[in-house]
Amino acid sequence: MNVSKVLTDLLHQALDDLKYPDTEITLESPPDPKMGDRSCTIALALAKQLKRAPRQIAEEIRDAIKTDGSIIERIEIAGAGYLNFFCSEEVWLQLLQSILSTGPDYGSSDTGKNEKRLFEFVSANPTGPMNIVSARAAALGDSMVRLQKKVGFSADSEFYVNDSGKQIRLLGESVQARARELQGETAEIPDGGYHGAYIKDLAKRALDESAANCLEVSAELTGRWAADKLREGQEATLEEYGVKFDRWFRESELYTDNSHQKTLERLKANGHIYEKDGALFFRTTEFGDDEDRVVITSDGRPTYFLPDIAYHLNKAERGYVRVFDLLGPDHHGHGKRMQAAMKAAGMPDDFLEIIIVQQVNLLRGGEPVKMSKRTGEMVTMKELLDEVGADAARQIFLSRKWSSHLDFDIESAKDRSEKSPVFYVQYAHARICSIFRKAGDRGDASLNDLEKLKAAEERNLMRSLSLFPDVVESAALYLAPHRLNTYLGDLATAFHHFYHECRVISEDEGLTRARLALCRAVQIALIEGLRLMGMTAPERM
RNA sequence: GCGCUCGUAGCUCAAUGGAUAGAGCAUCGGCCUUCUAAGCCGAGGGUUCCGAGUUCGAGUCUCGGCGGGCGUACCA
Repeated sequence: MNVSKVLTDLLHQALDDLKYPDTEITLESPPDPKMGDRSCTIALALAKQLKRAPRQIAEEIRDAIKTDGSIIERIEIAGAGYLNFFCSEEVWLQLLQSILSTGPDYGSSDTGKNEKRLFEFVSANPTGPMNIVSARAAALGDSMVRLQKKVGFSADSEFYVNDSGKQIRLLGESVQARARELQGETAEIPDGGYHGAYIKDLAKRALDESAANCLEVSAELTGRWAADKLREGQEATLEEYGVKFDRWFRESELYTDNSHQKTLERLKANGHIYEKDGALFFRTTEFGDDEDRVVITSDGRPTYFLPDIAYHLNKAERGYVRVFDLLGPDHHGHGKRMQAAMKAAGMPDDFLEIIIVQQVNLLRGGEPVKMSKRTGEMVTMKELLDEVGADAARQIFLSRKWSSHLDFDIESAKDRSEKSPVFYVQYAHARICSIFRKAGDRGDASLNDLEKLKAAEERNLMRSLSLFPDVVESAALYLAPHRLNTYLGDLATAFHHFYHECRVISEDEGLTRARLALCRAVQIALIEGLRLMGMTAPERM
């Protein structure tokens, strides 16, 4: 059952009866529960079109709504013309029944109509360990995909592996240089090469696994080998974090079937390519870029841009209707150019959406964290997860919208005292589990005595539960997992109030069963909400 | 210089163009013999950076400033 949908349907019917234009209706949760269970601003929106006073319109809509009192107890008109709905007892009972019977599917919908969508995120270069920005992007992208699926999109996740080009050769040269050093020779890391201590580890492995062979093959080959090892490490770290990509798409795949050449031909045919100083330029300025960009260098090599365009067109060929790229703030120029490229290739305007995930400031006890000597990174994603745990990291990353800069304090992420809000939602779940353990045989949550749930805390809890589908829907459609996080905090607060005021296990058998049913419903919403954030729901804490 | 982005309580952050701008932390004061105190209750704390504009209504949209961050490669 979806309370908002029931009310929206009634509103549409009323608008139709009144011969008002059938505008989109969205319901809100009023700022104060005293104002009702849902509110609607449709009268305010219609006032301009109809050239009439909003309160008058609101009154007509109220009178036109058909209800025998089984759903709506009453409708109030407030303020400038808000329609405030107060639900009947009957609705709450139905709601609890439906949550218990649908279980984890509560909040699911078919809004997405199975539209194919692809989310590309992390896509860290396979030339070193991932950092904290990747951790943020991984948490966000993964949760977005989970939410998309929840509301009926056919959504996939993908990691693009830049396993070709100059950087791979440099990686190979760096590893070979360290390998030579290990064998007692003197060697230098090339200009622009990689200096982290992990290069030495790779050199050791290369020598162990292939004897001195790695020094005889080309730097490219060694680079590719090293990139593959690093990529495996990235995959392992991400899996530890609970993020499993549907596909790892290698840039090199594009070269084997000449996709980049075909893409170049396509752009040429559309007249967007010209030659200058021996290089091929893509006229991105026609699409709002500051200057035209090179796609083939004067010595004949494609820049990263061309295969990346080919990659995005490949996404379309695989049937994706909309694709989303999560990029770091240092790549926002790239996102713009890619959108220009998609336009030039004739893709619809809304095909590619760029999401710029803002940077993370890593702190420890309020002080900025210094550079790690070992890896050349601030702190690697793996080190971060090992220290604070996946659940805490995800909770923090999903507590803010992606467009805001984020301070991540390692100490407060680990804090388990009342000072830290990190484990607040999980704690509510653990408490529910504890109640069920205590209840033992009496744990058969029953629907027969639901009408006994009359306390304000109980009503508030049911009202909060009824908002779950609304929040899931908006978090999915607005690509805003942090809304789910905020909501789960509110739901947990409502539960903690209830827990404090209403003793679940008592002498009153009927009331006990009813309250156990309410606990079960909250548990279902908490588990599903945490799952959508990629977090676990521990039974004990 | 140009482009993108952010600016909300002392701090970290919320708030579909809607009602009295909300949480946590910090500060101050209460609650453990009871299903987990990782919890609950209460108090104080605001010119939403500044200035115009659009609107019935602006923290939110537009323009102009100011301040922070990030870009501005024949790197990826």
